[in-house]
Amino acid sequence: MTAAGDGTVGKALDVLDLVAAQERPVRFADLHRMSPLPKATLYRLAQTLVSQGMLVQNTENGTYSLGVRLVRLAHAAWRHASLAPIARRHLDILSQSSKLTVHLAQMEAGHVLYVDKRNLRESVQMFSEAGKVGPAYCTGVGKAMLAYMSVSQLDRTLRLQSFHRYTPKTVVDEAALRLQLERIRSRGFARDREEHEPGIICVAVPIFTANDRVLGAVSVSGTVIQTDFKTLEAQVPGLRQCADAIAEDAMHWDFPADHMAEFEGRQG
Amino acid sequence: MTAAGDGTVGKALDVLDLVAAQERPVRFADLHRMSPLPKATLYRLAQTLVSQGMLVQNTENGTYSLGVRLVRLAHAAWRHASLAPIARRHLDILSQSSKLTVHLAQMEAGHVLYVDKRNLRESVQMFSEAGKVGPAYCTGVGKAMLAYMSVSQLDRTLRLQSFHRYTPKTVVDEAALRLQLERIRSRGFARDREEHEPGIICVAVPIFTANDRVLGAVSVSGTVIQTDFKTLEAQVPGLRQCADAIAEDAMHWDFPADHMAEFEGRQG
DNA sequence: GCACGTTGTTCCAATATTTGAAACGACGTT
DNA sequence: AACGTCGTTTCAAATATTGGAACAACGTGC
Repeated sequence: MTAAGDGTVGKALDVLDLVAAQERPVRFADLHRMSPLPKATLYRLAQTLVSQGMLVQNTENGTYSLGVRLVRLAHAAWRHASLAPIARRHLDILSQSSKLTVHLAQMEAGHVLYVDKRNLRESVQMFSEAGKVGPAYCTGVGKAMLAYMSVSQLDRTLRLQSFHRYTPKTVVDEAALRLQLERIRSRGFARDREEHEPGIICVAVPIFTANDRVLGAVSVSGTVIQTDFKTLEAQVPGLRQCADAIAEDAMHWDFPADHMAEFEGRQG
Repeated sequence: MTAAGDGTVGKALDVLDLVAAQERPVRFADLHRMSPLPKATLYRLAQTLVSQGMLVQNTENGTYSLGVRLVRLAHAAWRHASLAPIARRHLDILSQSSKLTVHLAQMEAGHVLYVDKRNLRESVQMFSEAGKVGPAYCTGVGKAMLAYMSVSQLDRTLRLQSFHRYTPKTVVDEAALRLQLERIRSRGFARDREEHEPGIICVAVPIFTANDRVLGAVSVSGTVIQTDFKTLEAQVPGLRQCADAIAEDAMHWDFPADHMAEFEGRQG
């Protein structure tokens, strides 16, 4: 599941991921049970990470959690490598014109990474929303990105999926998914018919680079009682305009880090 | 400046910090110039980090930026190790009752790390605010935390400061600072008289753990044309109440990671 | 067109570091 | 007192990191 790590740092980062995956602080024994690494190795790695501020260790019970140093790094990462800073303006516009919940997402290690969100009703929830990950195969933004990947990229990404039936409507069959992607391509946008969360539907479009690679995706979503696909799809032109505006800004931006490169580099 | 790193991972994380410190994507040669590491070592480290998704490399010009994997990790870090999730409710209350800008901060490697913010006027700015770092010796939240540290903690933290005169009113003398801290202790709250940003004043109080260690700090701030210290200090009881409420919740919370431990562990 | 400085990348043997089975002391439980 | 669990440390063998130096690939100026 976790990619074979290069060298010591790879293992160290795997440990970080392991801690991150946990919902609560973990004891050493728990880590040991989950990690393939031998006890002593794991122990020294954890110690190093604590000493580096990437993990924090509770002084009384010795449990590990992620360290706040990561928050500082992520602040920079968010500015450097995410579309969020350049997309901000455009998301605001889309949010106000559509009166719907707007999501901005990118692809990260086969998963959908939400980097920004707009919701007119509730006040924005900072990190609690940005940084969240979701499945690629059953979300609007995920499918929008998958649909426009190159064949090799798509294959590699699909290999990373572990299909899980979130709702009765979740598509857990790769062949069926590929069929969906084709329809998305011909249609120009992706739908999520309560495939990830019951009662939540959404419509999403991809964002492209100058050379037609997928950078990310934008979506508008709502609950089935508040809205329907007729309403959502009426927003597709607005979505497209928003995505294009982001793409345009991303071009003239000086930081057009190739967001797929990061993903390509990793060995599945 | 950057702590001597333990082993390979320490060096790798230093590279991350180096990239994070830069405002824009860096070329390899730039990194090489800034890092003490030899060319080949640095090169392999950077490659590893890219392969791990911690850095992204622009495919056309080869420049490095921080990778979005960090954003995902930070999301978890923010939930695990920051006060933000448990403080949210209380910050909202303080923000609405005071009608002022509210900051929540913690100490990280000798610097102030802002983990949340409230501002009634502008909509919240997600990562662009949370994750920001600032100096400890000339901000309200920073001084509030410094004032209530243990002697050894304080010494260690002060050693990490690189005093810089941000404004004409910035105190850049350690002795003077220590005097200020004493006054803060007797007063119970800290002031920032335009010491960090011209025109910005603030009042801050520390947040304590059950055993009287400093967890973080809360502040209310404003511009000198909008507000004055009389107004700000009228909010001190509200601030205190907010801080205590956060501390109370942090106790009953299951994640009371010792946020100073992370800092203590690091060798200056 | 040639020489030059720069940049990113690769080699390779010496070296230092990671490695991991095993042992250890400290608790808490039965 | 015997046992399981937990976190921590030891030590020689194995391996990965190290970094000086050479390398191709540009781009620049002369």
